[in-house]
Amino acid sequence: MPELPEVETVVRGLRGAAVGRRIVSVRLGKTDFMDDAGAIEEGLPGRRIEAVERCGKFIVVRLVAERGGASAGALLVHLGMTGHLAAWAAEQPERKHTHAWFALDDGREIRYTDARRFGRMAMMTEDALARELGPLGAEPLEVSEEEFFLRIGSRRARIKAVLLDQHVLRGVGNIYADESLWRARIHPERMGARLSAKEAAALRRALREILLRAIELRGSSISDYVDGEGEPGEYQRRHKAYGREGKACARCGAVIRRIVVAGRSSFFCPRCQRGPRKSAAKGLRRKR
DNA sequence: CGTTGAACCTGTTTGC
DNA sequence: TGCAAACAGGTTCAAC
Repeated sequence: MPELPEVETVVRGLRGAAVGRRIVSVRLGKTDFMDDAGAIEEGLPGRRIEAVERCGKFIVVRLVAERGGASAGALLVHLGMTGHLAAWAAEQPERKHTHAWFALDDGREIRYTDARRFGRMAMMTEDALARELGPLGAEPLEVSEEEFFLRIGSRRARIKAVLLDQHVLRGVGNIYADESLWRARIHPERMGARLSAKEAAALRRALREILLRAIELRGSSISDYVDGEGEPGEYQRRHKAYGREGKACARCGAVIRRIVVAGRSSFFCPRCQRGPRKSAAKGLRRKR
């Protein structure tokens, strides 16, 4: 479930419930997805939640010492494929695969749920946080047209792989990569560095519009997951390419196809999104 | 550098 | 109906 819009939805929900609250106690279940479970048990109780931020697909829960003192680092959370983080009333029934409970000073508790445990959770100092987040690429919603073009062209790989590379852009995953490529009419196997400035501009705009709309609709929870506020994301109904193999393209009526690019299912319209032109073999570039 | 496939773990969907 | 295979929103690592 979690790409940029889904993580943003989780962050907004958590921010409303948790900022300003003090963490009273911590209880942990399975901990194999945590860098250091002991550090979480020691580092959270008594700390106040100062802010909840998103950086790409990461969630940063900033902490301060009890009496409004100095920064006490942050809890870094990545939701992986099936992770979820939200505040619940203590009497709310528990969902399966809940692995962490953080009791707050208002009686509610933040719970982390993750069936597959591909997620990650770790206590971070400011330095560790910088080392972790520093290498990430640009935020898709903030990157300029110029920087986007440069970044897309900086890699010698297919555009689908480039979009998924968190060191180029942060936050784009398989669904929104396919959706933006469909919207911009770009084939996923085109080489990123071969896109024209005009195509790159169209892709950036498509990605931006799709992400903003998905955030408005609270993401694309494909499963029947319901968040702490009781509302499922609705964007999945808007998907034009992702998951639509064999169905008609909403734009031209051709049949949507599924191929594997960069090891991931990739859905596209073979008519709207033209394939890459096969380049001549390298050795033949210059005959003799 | 880039690509591919496997691995991590569990649940759901699809196919015979 | 039952069971097994295929597949899943992410990331990382080895091997080529």
